[in-house]
Amino acid sequence: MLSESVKDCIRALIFLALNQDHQYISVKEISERLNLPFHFLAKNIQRLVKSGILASYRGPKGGIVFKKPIKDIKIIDIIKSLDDDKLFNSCILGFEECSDEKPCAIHHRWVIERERLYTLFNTSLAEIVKNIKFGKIKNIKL
Amino acid sequence: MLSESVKDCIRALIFLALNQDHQYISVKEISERLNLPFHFLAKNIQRLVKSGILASYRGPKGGIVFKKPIKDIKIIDIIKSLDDDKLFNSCILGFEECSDEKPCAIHHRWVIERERLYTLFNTSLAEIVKNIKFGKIKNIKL
DNA sequence: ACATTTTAAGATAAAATTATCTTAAATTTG
DNA sequence: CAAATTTAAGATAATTTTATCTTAAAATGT
Repeated sequence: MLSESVKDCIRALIFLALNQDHQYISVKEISERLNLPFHFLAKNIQRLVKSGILASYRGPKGGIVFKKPIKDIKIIDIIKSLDDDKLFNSCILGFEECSDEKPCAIHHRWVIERERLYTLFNTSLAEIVKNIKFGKIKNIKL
Repeated sequence: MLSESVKDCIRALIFLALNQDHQYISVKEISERLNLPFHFLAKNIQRLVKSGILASYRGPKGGIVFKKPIKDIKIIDIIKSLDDDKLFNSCILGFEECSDEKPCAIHHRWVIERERLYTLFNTSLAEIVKNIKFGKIKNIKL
């Protein structure tokens, strides 16, 4: 459902959101702390810089930082930047046009689910951080 | 979410379920009626034969037929035969082990959705056919 | 200026998915 | 038996996704 690129970056940005006290955090550090392949992550992070979610600075002490407050950055934004959000507004059987008026055999049930999925991924990083920091759950995997 | 193979085959088997009056239906006919690529469909149908969902017979008047009553054939069976059902029982962020005890950052919300998706795809062909034939909706795309 | 660190960019490659084609085998019909 | 039809099987190819590597550019600190 989510590509490797998206999964890596969601993990990376949650980590970044949890460590915003430092000024910049290098991709190298993130890749090491989260055990993600450096070159692959770096390439995907670049795309998030281009799409306006992150800013980056080179050189020693350089790294990446959020370009907007994390309450305005949602998981779906990462998905849109790296994959696309077709899944959340198109037919599960692949019909180009599939609607309430001219549905496929499972359209009506699928519409409910795809909207729920969109809602799930419409969560902001701020909400996730809040759940982790102030939620009852411990032992969060990052 | 679903591969092209699975999408084609779901459509093919719904069509087959709606046309069970004929003895056998050829893959050729299905591919033409549903506008699906013949060679690709034929290959995927073969895999459903091997997995025990369909039986096939060669020669003129040959074709395919269900090997069990359609109330016992579920969409998830097609998915399992051609792709796999990992999506419905694994972590959305790709962690090998992710559980209630040691969850990822969105585990608790994802578990609800993946179970709903499983339920959706746990629908039998018989139920789908019933909805199409006796449901209020017309204009079903096949 | 120089060495070091870090992102940027693009080339390259490996793997998985999707798609097509060809030949063989089985069955039916005449 | 011969011709036509249809699935079976496997080779091949195209495309997309995933992953790695190399070189360049920018910034820092000495």
